[in-house]
Amino acid sequence: MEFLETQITDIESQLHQAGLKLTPQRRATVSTLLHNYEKHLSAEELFTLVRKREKDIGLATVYRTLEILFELGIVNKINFEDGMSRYDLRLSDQGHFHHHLLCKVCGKIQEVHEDLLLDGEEKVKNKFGFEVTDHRLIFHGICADCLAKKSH
Amino acid sequence: MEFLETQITDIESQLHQAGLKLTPQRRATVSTLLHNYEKHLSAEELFTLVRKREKDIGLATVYRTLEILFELGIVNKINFEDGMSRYDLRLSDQGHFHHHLLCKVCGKIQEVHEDLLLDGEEKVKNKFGFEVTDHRLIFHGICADCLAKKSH
DNA sequence: ATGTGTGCAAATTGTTTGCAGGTAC
DNA sequence: GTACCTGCAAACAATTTGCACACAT
Repeated sequence: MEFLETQITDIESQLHQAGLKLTPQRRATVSTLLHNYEKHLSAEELFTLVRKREKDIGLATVYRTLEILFELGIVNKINFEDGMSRYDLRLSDQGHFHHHLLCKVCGKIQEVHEDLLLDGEEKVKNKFGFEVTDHRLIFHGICADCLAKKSH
Repeated sequence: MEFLETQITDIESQLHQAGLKLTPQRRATVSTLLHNYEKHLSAEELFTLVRKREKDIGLATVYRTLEILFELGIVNKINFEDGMSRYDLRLSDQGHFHHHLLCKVCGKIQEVHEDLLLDGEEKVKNKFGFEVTDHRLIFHGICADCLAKKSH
C-alpha cells in the first residue's frame, strides 16, 4: 500500500508543476481511483465511492479533477459506448500497451497488457506521416465465462 | 454512382429480412451516409445534410435509423471523445480492418485500411478465451499536415 | 489581495421516448 | 386492420458552468 502513497506523491508533484494543488478533495479522488484502478469507473461511480470517505465533495469537483488528470495525461478517458466516459489510470510502470476486451453479453471489461499492435505505430508513421502519441484499442466480443455458459 | 445504388438495394434487403421498411426518410439518411462515408458524421451533422434533400424528416428519425443500422451491423458507432457518437459505414468489401487516426491538433480523422492487429485477435482468443467479433482502434497523435506546420 | 478551489444549483447538450396520427400491405 | 413509421415536443442523463464563498500564499 505504500506503493499507492508513492503514486499519490508523484501525482502531487505533477500538479504542483502545473501550478495546481492537491486539495483534500483531489487527494480523495485520486486515492479512490488508485484503489480501484482496474474497475474503469465513471465519474458518478467514482463520486459515490469518494463520498464515502470524504463527505465534503461535490460531483462537479470530481468532474473537474478528472479533467485535470486527463489534461496532465495521468488518466485516460475511455468511452465504451455505454453513454458515459470511464476513467483509467495510466500507471507509470505499465507503459502504454494497455488494451481492453469488452464482453457484449455481460458487459465486463478486461484489461490486456500485451503489445498487440507490434509495429503498428511505426507503420502509421511511415505510411501517413502521422506521429502517434496514444491509442485506444477495444475488442468487442464474448468473454470466456459467457462462452462457457452458452455452450453448457 | 450505381455503386451507391447497389449498396442501398443491399441495405434495403437487409431491412426487409428484419421486417423493416426502407422509407423515404431512411433512404435519404442511408444515401447521405453513403455519399459521405469518409466523413464520420455525427447524428446532428447527418440530419442537417439529410434535411437539404428531404425536408420532411426529424432528428429523432435520423437517430432511430442510425440505431437500426447499427443493430444490423451496417454502421459502426464510434466515439472520438468529442462528446457525441459518430457513424461509420461498414462497406461490405472492406472487411473489418478499418482503423482511425485522430489528430489532436486539427481534429481531423483519417482512415487506415491495413491490418495493424495482425494476429492480435488470435492472441486474445488463446490467452483469454475471448471471442472477438469486432474492434475499435484509434491512434491519437499529430497528423502530417500539423507536423509540417509546426516545424515550418 | 490575488489566484486557485469549492459546493450547489442551474444550464447545456446529446440522445431517447410518448404520443397522436400516417401509411403500406 | 395490423404492424410499422413518422414528426414534434417533452423527458432524460451526462457533463459543464456561474456564482458566492473559502483558503492559502
